[in-house]
Amino acid sequence: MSTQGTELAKTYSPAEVESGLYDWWDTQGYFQPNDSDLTEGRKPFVIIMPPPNVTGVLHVGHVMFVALEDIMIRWHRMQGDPTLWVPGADHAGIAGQWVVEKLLAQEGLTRHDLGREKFLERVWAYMDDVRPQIRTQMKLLGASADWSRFAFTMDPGPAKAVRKAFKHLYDKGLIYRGERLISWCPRCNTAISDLEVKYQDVQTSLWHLAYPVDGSDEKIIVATTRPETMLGDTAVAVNPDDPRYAHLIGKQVRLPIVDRLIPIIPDEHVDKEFGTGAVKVTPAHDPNDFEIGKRHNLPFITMLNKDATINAEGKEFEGLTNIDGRKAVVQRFEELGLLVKIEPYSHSVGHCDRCGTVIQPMISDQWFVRMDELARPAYEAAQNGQLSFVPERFKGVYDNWLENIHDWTISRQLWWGHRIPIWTCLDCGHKWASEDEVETACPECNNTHVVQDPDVLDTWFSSGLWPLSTLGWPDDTEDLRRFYPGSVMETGYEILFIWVARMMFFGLELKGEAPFHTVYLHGIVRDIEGAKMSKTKGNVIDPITVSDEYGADALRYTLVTQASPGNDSRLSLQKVEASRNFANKLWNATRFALRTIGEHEIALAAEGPSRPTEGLELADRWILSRLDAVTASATQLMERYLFGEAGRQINEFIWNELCDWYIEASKVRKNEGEGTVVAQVLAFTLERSLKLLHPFMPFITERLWQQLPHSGDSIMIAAWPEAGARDLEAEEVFTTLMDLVSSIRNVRVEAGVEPARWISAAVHAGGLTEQMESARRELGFLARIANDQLVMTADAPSNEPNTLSARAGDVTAIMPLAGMVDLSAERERLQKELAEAEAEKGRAEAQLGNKGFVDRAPENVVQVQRDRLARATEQIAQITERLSVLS
RNA sequence: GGGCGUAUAGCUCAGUUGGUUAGAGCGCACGGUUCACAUCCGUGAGGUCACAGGUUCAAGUCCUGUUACGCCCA
Repeated sequence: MSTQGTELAKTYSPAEVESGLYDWWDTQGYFQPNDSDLTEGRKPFVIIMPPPNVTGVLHVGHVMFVALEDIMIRWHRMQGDPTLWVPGADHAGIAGQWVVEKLLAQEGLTRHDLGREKFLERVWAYMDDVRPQIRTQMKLLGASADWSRFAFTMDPGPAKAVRKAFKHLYDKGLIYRGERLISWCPRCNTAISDLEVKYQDVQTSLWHLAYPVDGSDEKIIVATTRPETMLGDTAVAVNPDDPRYAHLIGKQVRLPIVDRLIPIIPDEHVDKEFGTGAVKVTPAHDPNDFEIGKRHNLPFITMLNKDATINAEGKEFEGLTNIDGRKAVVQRFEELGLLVKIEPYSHSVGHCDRCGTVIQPMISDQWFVRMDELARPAYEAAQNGQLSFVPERFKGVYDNWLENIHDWTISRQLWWGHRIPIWTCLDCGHKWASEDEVETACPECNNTHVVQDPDVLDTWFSSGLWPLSTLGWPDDTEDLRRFYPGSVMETGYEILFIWVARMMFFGLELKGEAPFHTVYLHGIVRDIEGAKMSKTKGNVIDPITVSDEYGADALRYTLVTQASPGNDSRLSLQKVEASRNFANKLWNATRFALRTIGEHEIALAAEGPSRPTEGLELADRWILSRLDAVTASATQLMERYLFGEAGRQINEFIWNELCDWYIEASKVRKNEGEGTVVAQVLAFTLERSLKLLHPFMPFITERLWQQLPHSGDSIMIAAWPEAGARDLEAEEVFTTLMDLVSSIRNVRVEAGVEPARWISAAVHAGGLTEQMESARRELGFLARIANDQLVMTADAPSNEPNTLSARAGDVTAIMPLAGMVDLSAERERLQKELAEAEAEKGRAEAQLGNKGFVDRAPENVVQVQRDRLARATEQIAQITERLSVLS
């Protein structure tokens, strides 16, 4: 890496700035935890990266997590903590299998044509092919993760962790197999967990069907959104308190089409208000009906095949899809004169999170994890402060979910994934869980006729083990000893339950310790209209295209500063452009600094340019104090995970203080050949500023830092700045100077003075005269007052008629603008100022006249009001006097 | 049905122990060829902090309720 010397290009080009740095950092070993820091006994800072789906393309959600996690990681690294960020990839069971199945389909093949073994070879080949993309993408974004520890959920280590955890839970009775009503995706052809079902409101109908009561002419009318399921009805339920149906309880109806006699039963969970107050009960295809069926010992009749077609229970409708079956059933009811009415209806229907297909509740034999025992310690950890949330409100969401938790369906009828490590002996029937990948003999009877469960585990089972398995668990590795538990889990709030909670379960159960102490949750990045980005909507902002044009620095900075923790945000190219402009500003400020430094010798200390202490003028003292202020503030904000606010403050400091005022003011001395102090102040301030900004914009800050005088090899491993003591006096005086300059500029614009024209002015600075005098050249330069026509005096303003006035605090500038002065405009402005000052005085008087305020407010707050009152009173006097002269 | 969130300038959003006159970016208006930057500079306009009560010396900020929109869970 070149250090210093070469002139920066005139225009900032993100692509040029960002290329090449990442690999250099990586080969320097900066992404790995520093061993000497570790041996010092410092507490490591560890983040386990949410593993991107191995099949996926980079989207802005990834940029969001990379930006936030990289900020934390880089910041801690700069603070000298041993820092580890473990990257990885997730095998994405359903999606992974589906991608390869689609590829096979292009060859006219299905996975069954290949057979399990060959199919898995194809999947592995595909995964090996796409997996390296993750590093390529993370590299583009500047993610300073330790690639030497990259982990894939299907690697031998994590796979072993899965078997170990499974066996542990199985032997403890926390994993069981059972027939339950589960969520079935007919497209993916597998069971999924409740959390993988997404509910969407669907416009549909409510069909009212009449069921004839057996042995009577009466009919009982039921309302349903899924008429086809009547083929599996085994009861009609009514509320026991419903007088309309009391006489029918205990009777039977003859189910049309299938001609089955089913009872009319009372169940207090039936809502009298819904539909007709009578509901059909299909225990094998509806969660509520399933419960009713259990309570009343009803038969469970499955009337759908796994692909959602109607099975033999559907008699004449066998083989129809459930949609066609619905039409056919409705038509038959109409023919039978039993269709009472159809009303429009909207309700929420479960869809597969992966493929969007409507979920069918089905009774099926699956593996489950018993949750009660695992959830309790996870809940406890949030109560006793072992685990905290950013933002805090998510603790409530987490608690609420754990309080109402259901068992977790973990088996999937797929081939791609971790095969369930349950073995069965075909001879003696013994069934056991194994940590070994392959079992050859039954531990009970030694027979070799043993078979493994054909199903695989939910991908989230292995993801839940991620904080453990990435560090080598179940082996007692050095990484596990040094880096477990980790520090922060940063991820999107939408996977709080499906992932974060499960990591808590496993960490506490298997290691006895929560895997992290803080959960930081970010929101969803939406388009500027607030819609979720999706390929079908065509509103996707592609991070690669955006980075190419505006830079990854700008994209990262935009995402972090435009969003607050836990809230969704809206992204637009306009916002990224604004961040790019900020980078450009920084680029040019550095160009200016380099030019100013020129041949000046910059004093260097171990941590960079030394802090200048000799020969400081007002502007120098001011910018150094402001740097101290922003350093302290940014550090505090970052400690509290308020990265967005920290980033904004750093930006504001660099742009609105360093560039707009200090650099402008410094031109006076630079142009007069007195640049030594200025050069040191600029070198020091800018170098520190780059460090503050580095976690947010890693590329440009590294590139510019290398050009500036610095100590050390990379800004990545430079020390995070420490704030010195503020110089409040300098801040106050320079603030007055800036206000005065703004006020003069305003007056000039209003009076129509040509911007380039040098004017004369008398500055009546009262008690600040000496200090203002020390900055007279800067004041003159910034306000465009000719130096030889700038009079600085402690006297009260002389109120000559043909002049304009500008005011800041106790300082007044009087500008004789012969021939240009529009007195009526000046009077008007003074009247406005007077009104403002009087309002100000009124407010202060009102406060101080309030006995409650004076007695009860803290003394310093009261003093502020007294000062306001005094200042306003003085201003009123001055303005009034001036007005009297002008009139 | 239960829970959570959001509501601040034309737009997108900051504003976290309650304390001067509520801020930014973009957009808008006017002006600018000052050798770091037009990816820029200067100046300005623009707000009933959703609504109604309450607590407090003091409320955008705390409490209660209402409305609108969004999300999660059932």
